[in-house]
Amino acid sequence: MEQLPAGVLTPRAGPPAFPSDVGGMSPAQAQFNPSPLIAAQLNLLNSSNPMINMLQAAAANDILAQRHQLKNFLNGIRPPGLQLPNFMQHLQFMPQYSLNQSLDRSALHNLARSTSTDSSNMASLGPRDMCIELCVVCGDKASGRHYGAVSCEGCKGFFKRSIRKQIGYVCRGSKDCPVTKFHRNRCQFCRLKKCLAMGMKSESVQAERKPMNASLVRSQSQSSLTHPKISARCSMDFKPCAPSVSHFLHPSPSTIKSEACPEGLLTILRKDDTHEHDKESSNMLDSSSSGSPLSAPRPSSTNSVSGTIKRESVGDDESGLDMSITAITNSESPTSSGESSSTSEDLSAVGPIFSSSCAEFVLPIPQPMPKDLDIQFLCETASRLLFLSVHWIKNVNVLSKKQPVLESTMKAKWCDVFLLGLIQSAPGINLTTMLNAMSNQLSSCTKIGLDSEKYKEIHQEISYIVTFIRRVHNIKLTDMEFAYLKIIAFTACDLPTTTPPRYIRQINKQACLELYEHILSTSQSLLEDSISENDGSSTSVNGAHGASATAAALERYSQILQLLPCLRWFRQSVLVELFFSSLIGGLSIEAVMPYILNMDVMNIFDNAVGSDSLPGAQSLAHILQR
Amino acid sequence: MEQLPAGVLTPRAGPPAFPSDVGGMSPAQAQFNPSPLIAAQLNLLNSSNPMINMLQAAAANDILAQRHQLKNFLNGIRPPGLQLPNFMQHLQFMPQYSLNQSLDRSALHNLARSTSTDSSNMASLGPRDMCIELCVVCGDKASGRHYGAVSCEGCKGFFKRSIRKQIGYVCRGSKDCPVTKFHRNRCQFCRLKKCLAMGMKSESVQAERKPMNASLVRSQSQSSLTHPKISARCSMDFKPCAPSVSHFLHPSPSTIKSEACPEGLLTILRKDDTHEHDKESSNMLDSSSSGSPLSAPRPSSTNSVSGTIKRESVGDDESGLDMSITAITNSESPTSSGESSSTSEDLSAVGPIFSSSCAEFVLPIPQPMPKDLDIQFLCETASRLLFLSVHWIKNVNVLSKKQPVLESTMKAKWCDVFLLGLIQSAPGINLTTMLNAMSNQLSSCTKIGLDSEKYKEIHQEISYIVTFIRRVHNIKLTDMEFAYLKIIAFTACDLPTTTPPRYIRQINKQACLELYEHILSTSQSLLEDSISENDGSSTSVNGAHGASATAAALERYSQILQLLPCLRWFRQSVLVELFFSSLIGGLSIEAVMPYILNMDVMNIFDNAVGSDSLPGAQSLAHILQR
DNA sequence: CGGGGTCAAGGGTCAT
DNA sequence: ATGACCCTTGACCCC
Ligand SMILES: [Zn+2]
Ligand SMILES: [Zn+2]
Ligand SMILES: [Zn+2]
Ligand SMILES: [Zn+2]
Repeated sequence: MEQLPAGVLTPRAGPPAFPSDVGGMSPAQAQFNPSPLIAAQLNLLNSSNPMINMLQAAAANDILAQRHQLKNFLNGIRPPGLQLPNFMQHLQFMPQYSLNQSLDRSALHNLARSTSTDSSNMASLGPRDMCIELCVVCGDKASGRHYGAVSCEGCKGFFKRSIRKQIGYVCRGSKDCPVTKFHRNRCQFCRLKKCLAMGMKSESVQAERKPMNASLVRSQSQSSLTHPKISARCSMDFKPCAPSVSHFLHPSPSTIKSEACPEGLLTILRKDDTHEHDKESSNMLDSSSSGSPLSAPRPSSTNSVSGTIKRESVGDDESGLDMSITAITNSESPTSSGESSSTSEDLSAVGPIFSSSCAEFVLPIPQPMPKDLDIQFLCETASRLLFLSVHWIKNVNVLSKKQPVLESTMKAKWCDVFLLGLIQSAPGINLTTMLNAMSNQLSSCTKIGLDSEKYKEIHQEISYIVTFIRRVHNIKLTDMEFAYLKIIAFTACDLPTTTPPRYIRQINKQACLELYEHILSTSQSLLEDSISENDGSSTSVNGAHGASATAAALERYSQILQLLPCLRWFRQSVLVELFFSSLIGGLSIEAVMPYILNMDVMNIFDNAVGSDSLPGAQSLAHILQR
Repeated sequence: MEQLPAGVLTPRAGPPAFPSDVGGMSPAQAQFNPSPLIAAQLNLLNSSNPMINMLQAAAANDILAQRHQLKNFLNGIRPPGLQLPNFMQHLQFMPQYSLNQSLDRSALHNLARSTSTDSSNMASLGPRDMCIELCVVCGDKASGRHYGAVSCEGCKGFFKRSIRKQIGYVCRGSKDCPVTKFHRNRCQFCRLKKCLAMGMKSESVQAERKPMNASLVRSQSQSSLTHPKISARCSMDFKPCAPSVSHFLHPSPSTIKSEACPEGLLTILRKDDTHEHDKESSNMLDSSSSGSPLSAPRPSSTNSVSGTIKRESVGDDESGLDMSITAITNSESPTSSGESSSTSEDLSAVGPIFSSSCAEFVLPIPQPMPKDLDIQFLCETASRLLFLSVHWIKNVNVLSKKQPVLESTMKAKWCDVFLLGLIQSAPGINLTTMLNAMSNQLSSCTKIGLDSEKYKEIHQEISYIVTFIRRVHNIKLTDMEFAYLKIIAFTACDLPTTTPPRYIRQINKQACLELYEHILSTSQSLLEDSISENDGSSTSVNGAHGASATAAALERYSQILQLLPCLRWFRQSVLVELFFSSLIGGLSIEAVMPYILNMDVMNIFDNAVGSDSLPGAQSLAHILQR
């Protein structure tokens, strides 16, 4: 769809309904008949708004004003003061039912207000008067006509998004929520209803200009699904899958022991999640079942559908590591090459580097989560994150059996994996807020005597982290993508000081390939939905489906891969200073890495749950005492 | 709005001839007939207007067609339950222009379809229909011939703006987006491509008339000149300049030449390249750097055609831009090889970012090349490299016209482009040897009293460079890959301090895609060879041929992209200390970047060739003196 | 007819 | 998701 031809609503064409409208509204005015010539010209030339005024002026026998305005019209100049009163805006376009049913108090209010104002000032309005146009939907300052109604930027954007996304909103009230500048965001349903009532036309909303190769489409829909869903998935799946979780975290006899506990560990999370999940699902049900007049032609959005499917599929293959690999191998698109070496058993030779179940990365957040800045909490969380990250890597099947390589690589690369885990977990712990607060506090500490240089370094590091969080967040990585990115970062050859061995580089290549294929397979399924969607034209680009899918996948892949350089912003020493100084004291992470690798992380976490103890620091302290 | 159909609904809908109902607001005025003059002035009578056709159908008693149309209106526009308000009765007198203008495109489309489908209508509608010319670009209603092609107002305006602004568009698809009335706004690149393909002539686009606009002013100020003459010349010369539209659509050598000075640059390169270029296509990188660059300068040959012009332009004023453009347009001299083919082929074959000839990057190495460590030589070479790199980027067509963006990005990213150029040129200047020697010397200097900290930094930086050189050369990048890598690095969002604008990010995506495609197309031809490749390990890709080619390409692509993090090893400040302290003294590269961007690099190089002077340092010193 | 320009109302962006 | 902000389109108007 493209821009409508100059229509009734465009300034250049008079509103056809105008005469009758006016007549209907005010008998007194209806009596007045402009001279045919003027009327014709007006209809043709002017904008609808001034015309009303002009006629009003004419009604008042203000010949002078008529001339003046006509001249302005012919010159194409519109005096600022000559604006259509708000009520006229919708009156002339609104069908009857709108008048009867949809005019709420505020609209009436506007009507009353603007009527009095305009009629009284009309004659003398010549100079630029206040009378800024107001949004007929919410009463905010209007920025012009949009989609057929004088409206503000907010309502314009809201209407556009609503129509584009074809999403059905739901009202929690009685569908009569006030829509004002201050309340407009409280109920989307009622806002959209009012938009339509006030004459906004969905036909005027065009299709997207930048089709975006579906990658954006994908990432958007995906992420909106993924974020809430991840947590939901965790909580839902946890019970049946408890073994597998502990398994992937630490495949050892102690698994059984922790089987009961991880649940406890994650109970914390589950509470929030179940909560969220319930809300979410009810929301979705409502929207899809509502069938309100507002719900667009396609009430059940593709989102909800694919979302459900996704959840199910993920939930199913949680029965265990091996099982899930098999499942994945079966369900996923054939992964190429993967000639991963020797040990047939744990490498699941055919399979990808890891299954989607392994992609999960859930940090047991220390409880209670503080409202304010709490450095203790931050360090504890970071420590847990480090342990979790190390073990997550350790349990990637292609790496788990290569102890020596694993250890040396880990010593060099723990930082990258930790950082990515930190970014991934950032939303759950309000990391940005916390870091900003910390930065502020540091800033005050520096006056007390903290080494200024060190302060600056840390401050910078914090701001880098925040920036990195924002950048990654913009891309909206899924858990799978995070997982692959971690592997790729871990195996990348991007440090000046160490060159990874061939085996690691091999895994890097493999991970790259798999990431790309994962993206491709994910995007393809979503592509079909998003195509044909908008854009009713049948001439659609049918030839390039595959090509565009490939291009979209490659684009996203490239985008993700280009996050890697950001990891090089950070310096290990400063990160240690920031997060781990209390954990390891004067030692280096490299030095304690072997111990961390040997830790039974899940067990430690388990034991700490519900207590005030700090498993991270404590356990390490314990280790170091040995 | 919704009430409009009423006019059509009733059989009374006016006859096609200009109706009396213009005055028909009141029966009393129905007698008024607007003068034909007015009607004409108001452009009422537009035979191409579909609404007229509809009315004509009505006049022809084509009840069927009317019904179809009505149905479409009702379905599309009016809410289901809506009744016609009482006042609708007035609408039947609505002037036809209102009616037709209220039609939206889809209605028109339906209209056209339904009428044409009706076989019985062919007779009545055919003749008039055929009179309507359609836009050869998008198929919309044409408004006449514009810039050499029958086209609509939209394509006319679009083409004009595109030529005027000389903005490089980027296609997110496969450069084959459909350009129709409904899709035309989805891809500017393909729309402009089609405009050109359908014969629109950029020469026909005149210069801006009204205000001496910012863009022109900008390009002038760029030239650091105040001659009043310029403006006249600019506008005059704009025409000849325009032809190089291909410019932003795709990389033609003329594009490069159209820039102020660089064509000289390429002239030099080209001379050598003519033979090497062929080789390059067969994948040889080293050859170019081995012997020829030394003899590269070729001052004599340079002077031949464009050299003279260029010099003139520089000495005189910056309008040399125009001169050189003219010259280029006329002269097909040395470029020949790349240029000729570019005309049509490259458009589809090669990516739009640049052609292979543009990828070339040959540093004029200061002569004589010292055998031993010569810091003077190193700094001079680095300076030249910096200038060359900046200008190389500047002349990438999609960037060349985005001056403000270019400058700000360059300030942030010069380092990356410089480093990649350094790596690329390393073999030609024995960089590794030289750097090692330098490191050693520094090591001894430190005993004499050089700041130990600074020494360590520089020493580290040097070792990083050496490492980076080794890593890159292990991958054996071709010139083309280097070129793409530079663009990608330049446009990457990988600095914590600056976020590139969207246009730059867009180019980044495009460059990634093109790099991949380039690799893919190259590797496919070399598939047999590529399997044995580097690693020796049997990474054998044992899928179908296409799949394995894809996988191989993706692998190499990933490998190349993962070089980017290495750029983050380096700190600008240290690099400046190492290479440019003598060049800019206490200034920052950021500060002098505008000057570098405005420099006539090739001229400087030319003048310096064969002399002992140090063009880099000298010219900059000169600039700084101003 | 075919250059030019204008600007309302589309579009998109990106910090929040 | 929102909305302040800026860019682009194209119908209409000059000459
Ligand atoms: Zn509003
Ligand atoms: Zn509500
Ligand atoms: Zn067109
Ligand atoms: Zn395109």
